[in-house]
Amino acid sequence: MAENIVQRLRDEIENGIVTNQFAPGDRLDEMQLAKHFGVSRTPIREALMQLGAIGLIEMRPRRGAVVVEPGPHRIYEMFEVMAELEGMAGSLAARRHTDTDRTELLAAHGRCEQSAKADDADTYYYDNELFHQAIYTASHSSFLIEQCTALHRRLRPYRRLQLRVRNRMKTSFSEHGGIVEAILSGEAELARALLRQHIAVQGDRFSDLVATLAQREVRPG
Amino acid sequence: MAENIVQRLRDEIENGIVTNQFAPGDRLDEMQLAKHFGVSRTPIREALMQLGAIGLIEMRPRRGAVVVEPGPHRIYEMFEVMAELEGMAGSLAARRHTDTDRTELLAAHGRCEQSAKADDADTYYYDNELFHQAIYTASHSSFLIEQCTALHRRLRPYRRLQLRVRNRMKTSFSEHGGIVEAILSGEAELARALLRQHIAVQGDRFSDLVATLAQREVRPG
DNA sequence: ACTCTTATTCTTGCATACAAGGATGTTGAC
DNA sequence: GTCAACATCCTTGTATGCAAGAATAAGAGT
Repeated sequence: MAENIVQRLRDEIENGIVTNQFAPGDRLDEMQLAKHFGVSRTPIREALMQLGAIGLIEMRPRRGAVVVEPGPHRIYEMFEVMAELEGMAGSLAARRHTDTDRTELLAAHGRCEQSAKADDADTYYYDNELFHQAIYTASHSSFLIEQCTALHRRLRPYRRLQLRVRNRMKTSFSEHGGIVEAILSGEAELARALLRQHIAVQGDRFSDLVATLAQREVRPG
Repeated sequence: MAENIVQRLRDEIENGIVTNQFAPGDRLDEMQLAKHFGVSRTPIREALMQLGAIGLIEMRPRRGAVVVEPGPHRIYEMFEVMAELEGMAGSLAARRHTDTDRTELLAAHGRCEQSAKADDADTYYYDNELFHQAIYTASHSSFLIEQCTALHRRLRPYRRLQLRVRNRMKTSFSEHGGIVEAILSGEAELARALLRQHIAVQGDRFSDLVATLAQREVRPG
């Protein structure tokens, strides 16, 4: 209970950032956070240090910590790398997946189908995360799983935006179908290519994203 | 100058880990480090938190921080991911490199040639790092550069070991030649494949690595 | 003699205190 | 009226202190 307070703080603040509760550019006041969480500044600082090391916040010397504002180009770069890592995970999953992985992947795919049919964007968003997590797991590379999970998490806010674009949800789900087939039939390179394309934010899709981001600039808060 | 002490501490400790001054499994005593660096425990702890977030050390609750011991399989996984990222960097470099990048890459390649010819493993080790850094830079993806640099750094100790294997240095340099050619002639996929293979620790090479690691187990300290 | 239990010590976890460097507001001069 | 300089305040950076849990050592019982 009085255990890893700093761990809890890190997760809470990270979550706040990822859910846009702390928007990019916001300053994270140590005393304010300390008061909010009912702890002293010390564990807050330690949590912030961790977030800074991961790259979620920027710690300007003597001037406090701010949530990083990646900028469209940088977000694009992050999606590029994510695409590559996901492709790798898919490739490995195609070669290494077990029966359990197969069951889990199909289950996750099934859940995506339901939320896609119900046109429930929020549920689909969540199920989609589980789907990708299932692929990571099936890669059986613990390090790759960690890397993918971390980056996936960092890209959360932008993926969420993307789902609002046109009928991205239906497109996304239909792409999932091909990916599942490729993985389960062991076609590593096909799985890689499909996943890479699935993630890659390029061409018109990227334009949409930038447009959406630009809109968000003029937010009330 | 007396600025970010914690930043300096982080770098110093990280360097100590990467250079095996702090060996895997070693416990990092806060008071000991504090005394050694002439500071209090607070900045030490904050530095350790950062290293923990990166994954270089493990912070066991109430039981102190220890340098992580990756284990051969995990090291293999890390090399796998590194290979993929390097391949991606090479591919992007082939498509995006500027004249400056070209000059830098050739210069780094030239330095590697000299140290390889001189059979100077230590210098080659350093020049090799610059060579790969030149490729990252030529990819013109700041995020990818950061990811590659971080992982490259984490794999330092093991790459160093690898260089001692057989005539790895000569082989490494000859592979560099093909990579340079592929990048400068814009053959993205060839560059990717060559770099991936260059990094990948597989088959006999991996056996060599494990053997070398096993030897290191019985170290004097 | 060996093991289990208990007490002591040592280290970590968190809070508080103090110093120092930016941010800000006010006042004065042009 | 505006800009600049100075003083004040506010936040961060670091040290220290105290409490609590884990490692360790000592003692008793089998």
